[in-house]
Amino acid sequence: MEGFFRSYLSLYRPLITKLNELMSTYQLSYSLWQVIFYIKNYGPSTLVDISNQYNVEKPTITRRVHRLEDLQIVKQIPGKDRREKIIQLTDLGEEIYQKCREKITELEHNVMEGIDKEEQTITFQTLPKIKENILK
Amino acid sequence: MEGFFRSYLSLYRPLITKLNELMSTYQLSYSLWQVIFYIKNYGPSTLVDISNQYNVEKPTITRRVHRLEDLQIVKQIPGKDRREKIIQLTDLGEEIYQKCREKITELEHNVMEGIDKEEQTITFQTLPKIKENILK
DNA sequence: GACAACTGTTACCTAAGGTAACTATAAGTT
DNA sequence: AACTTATAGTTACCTTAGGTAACAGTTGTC
Repeated sequence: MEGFFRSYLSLYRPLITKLNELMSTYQLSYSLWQVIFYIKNYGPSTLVDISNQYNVEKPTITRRVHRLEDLQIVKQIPGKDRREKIIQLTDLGEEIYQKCREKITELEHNVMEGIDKEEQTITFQTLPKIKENILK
Repeated sequence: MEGFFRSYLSLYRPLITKLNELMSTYQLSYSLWQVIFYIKNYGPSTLVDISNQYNVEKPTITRRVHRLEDLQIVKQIPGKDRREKIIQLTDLGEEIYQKCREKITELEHNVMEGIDKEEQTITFQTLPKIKENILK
């Protein structure tokens, strides 16, 4: 499938720009959103959990979490293991999650305008398969 | 299509990392490849042509072109309009284009392993439609 | 000829992430 | 118990990639 990477990558910048604009209301970016999303959907987590999920190094997540603490969106509580810090959403974090979730879902809906439901589903399912092929 | 952005974006880092590794042999990255690809496929071009194509600002392309000049992959010739500089591939640039093209095409083939031809095509065609929806 | 528009550059800034080295704690080994 | 290895998180420093504003030089228009 020659040209596939071009097709894939030319969407990236417009999309990430749009998402970052969308979340700038809350001083968030998509990279910060990933952390919020993770602890909302997988429960309070450690920094290592999160860095494994997104294939990024620990210092990257340390930084993201610190920014989210400054914004009072997450807080850290000690785990049983005294090395660990469990990261969880604050009440404000929960609120912001809901608001961003709505905005993102709305955009997810809008960008699919005029595209066959079947094609949407296939694209949605095919991308993770490609990811698996790259990572293995 | 809730969750689509997650599906899309989680492929990005593995892919771009792989591509950059692939091209590191020639001290290239995907962002530099985009310039090479453009002038190979659209002919010798100005900086403005290229920046329009990829939705990035002019200084970004100035930088990319300067790096490519250092690598002796492109050269600039004056256009009729004395403001313009026409950027074109050198002989070395042509060679490197061919080699990278082969490597990229091979990877494009490999990442599709086990994925239905029909699904590949639909994904390939759907992504640009989404891009159009975002940009309009 | 004056003013606007366009091409490309420079200087400065931000976002995002990586690597290496480190501290503190926990787990495994002898 | 003592020693060694592994793990969680942090810090300092570096790289990549891109944006904005301001500018010089050139061209087009009124």
